[in-house]
Amino acid sequence: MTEQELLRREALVKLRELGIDPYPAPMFDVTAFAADIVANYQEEVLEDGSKKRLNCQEVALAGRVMAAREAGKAMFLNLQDSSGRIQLYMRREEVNGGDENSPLFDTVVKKLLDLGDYIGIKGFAFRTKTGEVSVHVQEFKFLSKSLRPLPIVKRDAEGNTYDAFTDPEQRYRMRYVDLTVNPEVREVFIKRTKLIKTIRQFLDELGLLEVETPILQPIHGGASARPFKSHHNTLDMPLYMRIANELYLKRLIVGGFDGVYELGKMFRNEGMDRTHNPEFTMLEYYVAYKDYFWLMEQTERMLERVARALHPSGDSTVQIGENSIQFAGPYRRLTMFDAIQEYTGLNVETADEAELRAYCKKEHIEIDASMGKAKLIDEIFGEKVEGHLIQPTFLIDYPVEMSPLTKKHRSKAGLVERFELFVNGKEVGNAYSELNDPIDQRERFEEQLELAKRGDEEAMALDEDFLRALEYAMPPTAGIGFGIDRLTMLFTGQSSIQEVLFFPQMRPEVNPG
RNA sequence: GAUCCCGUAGCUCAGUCGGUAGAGCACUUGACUUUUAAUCAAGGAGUCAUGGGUUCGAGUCCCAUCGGGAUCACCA
Repeated sequence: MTEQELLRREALVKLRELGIDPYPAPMFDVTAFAADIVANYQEEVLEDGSKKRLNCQEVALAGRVMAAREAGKAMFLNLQDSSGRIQLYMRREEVNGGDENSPLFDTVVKKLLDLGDYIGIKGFAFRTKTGEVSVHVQEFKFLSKSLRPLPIVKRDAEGNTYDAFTDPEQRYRMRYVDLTVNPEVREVFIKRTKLIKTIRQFLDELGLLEVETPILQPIHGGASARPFKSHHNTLDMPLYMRIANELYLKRLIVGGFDGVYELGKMFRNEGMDRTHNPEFTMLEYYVAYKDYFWLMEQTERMLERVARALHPSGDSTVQIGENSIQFAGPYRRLTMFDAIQEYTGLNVETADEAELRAYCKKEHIEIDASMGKAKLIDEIFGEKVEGHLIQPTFLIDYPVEMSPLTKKHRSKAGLVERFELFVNGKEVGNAYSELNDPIDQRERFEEQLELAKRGDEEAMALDEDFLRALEYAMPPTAGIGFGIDRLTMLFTGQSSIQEVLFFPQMRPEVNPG
């Protein structure tokens, strides 16, 4: 244990010797919050120049002590609660209750109270000589003693920060410390919650039913990715953590719900980087009798609403680096072929596989022999186009080979009715008119099985029960999925997924402590 | 999985050519009854990520391992 930790444990013992419980059981009745007092405190200046305090004259606050400035027989503390910080003012004679020999001020407050301790106080608001709204403490009690020193982050009047707690490893491993000392981190997560709430409200208003589907699945379907594998002991069978919930949600459409959505975690056993965490949050929703054009309109409405909900002034634009992104629709609609034509001059519709291979070689795009034309087009798009799509853009009409669950295009042979939404050069959503022809769907699954045989670990497994469901008939349906973490990154200006997950996946610590 | 960078006090960081480990904040002791990055005086605090190696001598050079970050690959 460090010197500072030992001192805090000694303080714990001394508090108990003085009859003070550092971890009391009774609830503390909080009646006020720091930010509200700072914002609402009022006083008036009387004719004789003295001040009359008008409100906040009996307040009880609870929070963490984040700074302490001793000034002889007085003391200033900064108390931080969930709303923010407020200064506390304590005086020796009051804390001691008029008893000259009381240890309360000189020992308990000045020596045994440490930064990071939770305390509860009662007192009245006032404004100090220097103009800061503060609380004059009349009573205080320990609520919980902190045994470890917090990183001390200081800010001066100009807003400069000193000794910020910045080490990403420590911030992610000890998010509780990060949240305590870095208020801007709190704000990101509050925005995340607001984003999810706004989306949920939007979907509820559309009349969709929020549902839950299995996370442990006997067959992992609905996406191309490697799953986490587990095992059920009683059933003695393998179970997979879901990589998608698409096939279950469509079964519910078969069952007669007109619209369903699920917000939940997906799990993919793949690489991790600044945009991938092994578990991540997806929104998927499916609506009967609609198509992908309808989904484009809903997406424009939903994201505009989210942008306005998160923006301090209710604006629909979001500033990301140098780009001001406009979330009010309509968004640009661009076919995948037109997009490639526009950014490369290449006509992928007329080009044959050999020409595409030659282009990739010329442009140093990594490809391998197993890639067919559709995959080559996807690679070219990823390398040459994706990064240019800054303003929200619907990229529409994909080659059928890449989309085994998507309905064939109503008029364009070889394509499917699918779009992906790109914002700030990254994909944030994927949608299509769902394939509901059970015979076509079986053929698509069989093509996936061929890919699996050729060694594609991410090829989709054939799901007989899902096919049976489609054979009972699924109405024409439109479905869409959004990566909630990535949307959050977009709307909070974060470039790392770890900044929008409270507890991003980390390798285990060797010696925690 | 590959490459590069990083790991020194509770926090943020210096540490020269290889020669006894440094600063600010935090902490301890003292002064101060309206301070606010409080101030002033004095003091304590380190397995230099871990393990090897080179060397008379390693925080510093070399190798390996662990952890983190960035870039790439795969994906959302």
